[in-house]
Amino acid sequence: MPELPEVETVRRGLAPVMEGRRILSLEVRRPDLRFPFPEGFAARLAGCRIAALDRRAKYLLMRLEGREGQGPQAVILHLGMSGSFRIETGAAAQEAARSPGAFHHPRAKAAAHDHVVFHMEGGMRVTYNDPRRFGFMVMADAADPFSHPLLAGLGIEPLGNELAPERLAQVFAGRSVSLKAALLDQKRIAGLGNIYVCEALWRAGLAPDAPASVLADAAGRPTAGAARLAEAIRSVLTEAVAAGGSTLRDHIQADGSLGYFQHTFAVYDREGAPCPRCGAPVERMVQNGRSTFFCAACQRPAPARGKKRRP
DNA sequence: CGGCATACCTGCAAGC
DNA sequence: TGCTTGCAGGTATGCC
Repeated sequence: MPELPEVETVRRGLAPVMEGRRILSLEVRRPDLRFPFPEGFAARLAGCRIAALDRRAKYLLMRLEGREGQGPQAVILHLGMSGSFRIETGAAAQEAARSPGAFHHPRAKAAAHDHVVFHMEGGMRVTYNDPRRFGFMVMADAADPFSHPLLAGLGIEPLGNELAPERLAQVFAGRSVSLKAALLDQKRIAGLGNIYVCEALWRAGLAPDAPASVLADAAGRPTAGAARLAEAIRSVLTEAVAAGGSTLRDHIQADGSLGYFQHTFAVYDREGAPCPRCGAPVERMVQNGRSTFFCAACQRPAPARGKKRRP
């Protein structure tokens, strides 16, 4: 599930259970996810208090306060394609959970692909589940976690003040790569994935296969399209976060609730359905090996896509 | 460096 | 029904 809105939804779901609380112990049930777990991972986290749970792009950043004789640490987490967290009340919290309105997750049994379990102070269990194991957890320098190689090269944070037409023009000026591929490149703008790139380009009325250079004029100033795109990215992400993200393929949020932004998709996974703006059928094409959904009527300029033209 | 394909891994739906 | 195929929200890597 995880593009920026889904990761932010996860962060908000986990924060009340994890921030300010101590990790009593950590169960790590396999040696690796996408990458091997760091040396002594479980032992290094056990006993630490989680000072903060932050997000950068699609990454979660867990800041830990050290135990006696051990300095502060930070953990970088990524959900990959299929990672999710689930919060459960442990035995110690069962009693409290019976009170009306108390937090309680409907699922309580261990499931397949539960790879990591955080046993939290207060009795909550936070379980990381990831069937495809494209996610990962690595440790970073607590003093400067953003200098970690995974985070150092990330581009514009789209929910921050940085997202402006001028910055888009600056980052994409002169690029021949398609808008679709450019927006998926986390080194330029970070946090968008296949869904929200498709949706943002539709909102902005920009063709996915137009070169990224259309966002800047010859002098490097932002075009009207850049202005529309900046607003489109901001609006689609903000609305998606407010909706609790998008829930696809049975993924659920950490608190057991479902995101509902998927009901708002204009084009993503809607091939053949009418474009909400003009009614033309939504089309699908493959770019860089991934599906792009778009409205050929609304999204211009659209260079020829290799279709044969009659003379 | 830019641009593209491939690899990683499992589950699911569609097609035969 | 059962098998095969293709596709899925991600990033890293290696090749031209």
